[in-house]
Amino acid sequence: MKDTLRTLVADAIAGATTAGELRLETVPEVELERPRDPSHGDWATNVALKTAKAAGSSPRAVADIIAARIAGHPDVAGVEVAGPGFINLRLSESALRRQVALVREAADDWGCVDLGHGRRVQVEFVSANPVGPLHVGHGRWAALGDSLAAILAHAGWIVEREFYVNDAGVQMDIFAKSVSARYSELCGHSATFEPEWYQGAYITEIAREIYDAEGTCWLDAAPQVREDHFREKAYAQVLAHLRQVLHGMGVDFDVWFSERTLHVVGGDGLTEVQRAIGQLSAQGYVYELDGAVWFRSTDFGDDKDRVLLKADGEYTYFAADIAYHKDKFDRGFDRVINIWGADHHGYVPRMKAAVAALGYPGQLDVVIGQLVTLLRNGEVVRMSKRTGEMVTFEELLDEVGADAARYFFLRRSTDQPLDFDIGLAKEQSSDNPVFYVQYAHARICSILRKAAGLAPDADIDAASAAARLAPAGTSLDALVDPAEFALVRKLAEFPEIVEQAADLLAPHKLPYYAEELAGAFHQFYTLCRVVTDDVALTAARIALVDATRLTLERVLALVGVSAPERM
RNA sequence: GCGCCAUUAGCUCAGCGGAUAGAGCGUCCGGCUACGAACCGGGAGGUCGCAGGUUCGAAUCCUGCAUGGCGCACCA
Repeated sequence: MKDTLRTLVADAIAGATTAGELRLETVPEVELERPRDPSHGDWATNVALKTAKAAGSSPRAVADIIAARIAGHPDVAGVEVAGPGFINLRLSESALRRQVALVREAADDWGCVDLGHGRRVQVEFVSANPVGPLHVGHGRWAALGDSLAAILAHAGWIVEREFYVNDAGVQMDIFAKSVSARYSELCGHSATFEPEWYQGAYITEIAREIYDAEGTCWLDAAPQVREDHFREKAYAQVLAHLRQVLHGMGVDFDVWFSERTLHVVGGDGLTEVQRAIGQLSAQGYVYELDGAVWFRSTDFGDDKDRVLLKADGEYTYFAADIAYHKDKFDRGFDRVINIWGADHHGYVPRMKAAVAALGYPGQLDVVIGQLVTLLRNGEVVRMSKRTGEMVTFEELLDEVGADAARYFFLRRSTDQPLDFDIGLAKEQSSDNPVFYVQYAHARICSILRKAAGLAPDADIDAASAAARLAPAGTSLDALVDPAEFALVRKLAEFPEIVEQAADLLAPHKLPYYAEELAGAFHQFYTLCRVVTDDVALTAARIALVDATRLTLERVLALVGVSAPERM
């Protein structure tokens, strides 16, 4: 609809230019926007303001000329020049009614836009160290990444979700030592426990699982053998647990990428890390200084150069991360999106520098999510794996439920810090906005049950019931009420919302839209009865209600929240 | 010291170059003898942190300042 109008305005300008009414060298880009004030119509354009100077005329005069050529089009009920020279367009009732049919025709594809043109994008998120439970912040990244992936898929991208498993590095060894020490204690032996080791109760739980399954047989094993065993056992348990918790909130990854594989020697005698550094080196971005090997990231806008290979012969985490990103692009992604917490934002310039040096400038986006502060009854809860004084994401999920948790996380813009008060989230669960939206969906299902003559508690296949009650081609001429058209207008916004959310990598647009849509529906519901003796009106309203149901279902799917038939 | 993010109604936040700045919560008033009141309608409530600048037009862009959060490793 927006494109139709854009063309309409552009044609009007072209026509006026040809007829000599306007003197313009080129036809400008027509920007259409939705006026804040609905009394200004459905759409407004500022082309006249933009082109008045070039046309050597006043904005209002230009606007008058363009407006005169638009008036009379069947999709346009009104066109007026307002303010300093805006052209306001009002859609005709027939154009609005047609929108209802378009929604139902599109069904699950409703709201799809084509920003991606079938290109491949990878979204990497959560990527928590596999040495303990997820904390609440991870929940935010999980909700964010999964929704962003869904949005991009709806916007024409081919999407993969990936979890980068940091299973190499010293934190794994500390993890192993921690579990091993707790194991000794379970066997009745005393064990030294260094303060920097992981002290959470979950460490003991992992040790207990090993103890229960394998007994005391590891007490006398050689230290290195024993540590290796505990590391791998504990790692496998944590990873399985991460998978399970994330799956429990509806987040499933296509790829779990192990950092270790980057350090495996290949057929050419080199690891992926070495090959990546080799490539940078061949391009002249690598040098030696003070016994270390450096990447000249300052060539790509970083503040300072960064070490790849330390003087002690170990590769830095950054070196592995470069290899990892090279691997991503080697897998053929046109674009890579990483979701990181704000505590890692200082890492962005060097990573972008590396990706640019590898030959993929501008193809990496990093979404920085501001941190989550966990509160309990107004008191800040410190979160630390080391001290173990934490509320895990799993506990939060159990307390507030996956729907509320995801919605709560997503509703705030990513660059806004989030205070998550556990007590509040639980107390408010009944007037959490997620219920307002879900309630609209449940109400629609209830209407369809009523219209289909089913009992209030009967199960219903809403889509097929609606298709039976108001088949495609049902006349919508009975729709005349302002509340009906207000709802239609809100429905029509959906593709624009998807486009914005995908373009700005801003999933929070969706919950806000969902609430507006639910609001428009609740108003309609209050003013217009759907199931009446008037057969034509009932059918038309069923069609409208069904289009609303479809749209709510789509939005909620993109948010990752269920659309219940009853609640 | 340098950098990133924020600062909008009593509270929590949308809006990010357009026309009289919005929503939810809270508060005050009102609405169920028909499809779910987990709903709807109305009122009160704001120098968009401060000061300059850019332009037809600024909460939105630029500069400086203030306040708060997060960073600034040959850690991962």
